[in-house]
Amino acid sequence: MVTMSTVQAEEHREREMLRGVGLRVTQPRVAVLGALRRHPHADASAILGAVRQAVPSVSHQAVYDCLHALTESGLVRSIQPAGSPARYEIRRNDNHHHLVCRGCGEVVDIPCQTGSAPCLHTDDDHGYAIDEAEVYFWGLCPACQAGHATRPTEFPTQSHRDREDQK
Amino acid sequence: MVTMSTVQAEEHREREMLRGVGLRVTQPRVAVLGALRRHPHADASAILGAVRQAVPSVSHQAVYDCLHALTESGLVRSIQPAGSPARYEIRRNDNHHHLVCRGCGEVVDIPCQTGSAPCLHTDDDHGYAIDEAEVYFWGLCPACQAGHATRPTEFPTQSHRDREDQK
DNA sequence: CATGTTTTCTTGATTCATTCCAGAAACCGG
DNA sequence: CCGGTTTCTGGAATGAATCAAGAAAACATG
Repeated sequence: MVTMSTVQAEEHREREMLRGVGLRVTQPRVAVLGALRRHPHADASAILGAVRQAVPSVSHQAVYDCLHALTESGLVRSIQPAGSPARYEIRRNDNHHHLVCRGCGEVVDIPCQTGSAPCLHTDDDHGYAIDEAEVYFWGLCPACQAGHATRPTEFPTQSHRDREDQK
Repeated sequence: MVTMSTVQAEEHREREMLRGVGLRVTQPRVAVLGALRRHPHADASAILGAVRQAVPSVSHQAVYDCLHALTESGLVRSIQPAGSPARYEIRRNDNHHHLVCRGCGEVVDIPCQTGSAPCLHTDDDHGYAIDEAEVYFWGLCPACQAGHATRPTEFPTQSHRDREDQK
């Protein structure tokens, strides 16, 4: 039996994932999955950059197409925190949520306390068929608390959530 | 004592709100607040349309400027459900959440079950100073369940709806 | 209620993320 | 290894939002 490098093994798994959901196995798709494995929560342009290390000729459109195909197939999950371009991560079916830094935009995963979707309930669903409760926690990361914000400070939105008048 | 029409009374209250947070009282700002009172969850272009009924000459930039000033002062809250342009509502400090229809993009308010912000907790805050937990419920509204979706379905890329805002 | 300072609004151009389009290339079942 | 599909390339287009410079409006003051 021939030994396999981890890189090879991971790429192999990514091909499997694609086949598993009935998607054709193409260089860009494998590269996009690889980029997402190494850079969770990356946005389209970061992914494009990462993919081009492996395949310098990919077009930005190919990346968008891949991301759409992957998202639709359920392999990838996209999140869009207010004020940020869409970000992507490989879907693990643990229904976790996200914590976003208002200063630098960094995103970290927050496990769902209440188990599986839709993890939150309402008394009045207005007749809707609700299938998901998506949660964004907002705050300041340690670096930004220390005054090292790396962008204009504050997101365009939600900068002034309920203040002292709350409660 | 002179009687006041409801319209006048509401406009008066809006002027008060502006003064209350130290903002200059301008026609566009009063009109934007009025539009938001009548059309909660409207996006910038719907608001522009509504404002122009009262003040036909306002620029779209003025609307953006107003929305920013109002948001920063805390009078207005903005939300950005994935795939939708930013939407706005007059801030009531009840820390409520939103339910968004995947079919037509309609947004309805969902009172917070757990009281006041940040209404949800995490065991591991990763060192962040968390101040808010923003929740989006996703589902299908009654009309869209019945097959009357008014946008492409799938991933929400609703561009310009709310044309009926004219009225 | 006239004035000057400051803020806000108008106009027009610009950026950024994303999508649309038409042909060329790549995938994969047979 | 061939043919039919799907996907990718390259380039243009769209929509939401922002930037910039000067004109207009708000309002504190005299």
